[in-house]
Amino acid sequence: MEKMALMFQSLDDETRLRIVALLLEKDELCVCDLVAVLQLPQSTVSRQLSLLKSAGWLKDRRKGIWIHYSINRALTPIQQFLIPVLRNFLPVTETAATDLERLKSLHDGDCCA
Amino acid sequence: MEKMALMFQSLDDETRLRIVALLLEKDELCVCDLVAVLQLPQSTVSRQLSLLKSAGWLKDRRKGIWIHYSINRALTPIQQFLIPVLRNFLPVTETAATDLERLKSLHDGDCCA
DNA sequence: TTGACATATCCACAAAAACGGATATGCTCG
DNA sequence: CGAGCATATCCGTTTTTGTGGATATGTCAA
Repeated sequence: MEKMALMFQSLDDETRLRIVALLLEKDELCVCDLVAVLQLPQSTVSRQLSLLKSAGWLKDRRKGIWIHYSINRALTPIQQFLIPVLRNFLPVTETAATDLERLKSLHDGDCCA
Repeated sequence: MEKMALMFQSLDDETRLRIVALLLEKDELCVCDLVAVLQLPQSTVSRQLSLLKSAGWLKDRRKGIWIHYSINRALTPIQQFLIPVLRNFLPVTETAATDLERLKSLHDGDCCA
């Protein structure tokens, strides 16, 4: 039950949901792209990323200078149940639309290959 | 998106999850029963109940001296998606089992009819 | 109306989480 | 090695959330 509470807690933050929403669409993003899209300080983004990672939602992959984050493919059963919820309700929001817009206009003039 | 964050937030607390777990099994419970089962101060239980109610998860019904809480039948779409998750994963926990046990042994010698 | 009871709300305090600038780490290239 | 860049971590501060005793509200029964 505590586990369950922690699971929900990992999703109760606007910034974290914005990150998850982006990664459900874009599949893999480096931190610098996320900082650009979210328009938040790098330390803030980085902290939420590592929180999502340690909650099991994300994994990272170093590629030279950059670290790419993506949705972890080995989710727990609870998380697998939650993914459809996120897929259904996150992209609808205005924030998600704006973020995706920014991501698109970013990706000619990309920071990392 | 903010809405979504608030939805998850309403479920990120152990006490609240215990309440929801009980109401998924028992259908309707008065505050005094919940206090007895959860073994927490009345003010604590009452506060979390009103939080869950204002999040739309619960509704209450006065019956004389007592107020009975139950799962709201008019849940939002997001909540309807989440209910199966809760049904699947809450009852499995040890806490839930113990709570249900306590509820059972309570219900001969019940406080409210 | 008064008293007894169930529940809600208040309030002062404690615990937890987020924030973001500063700094550390780690990689790459020259 | 050393410079420069991307990212992570640290840390002091602020914000948010929870807590539970005390008190207020509301209902019933006498």
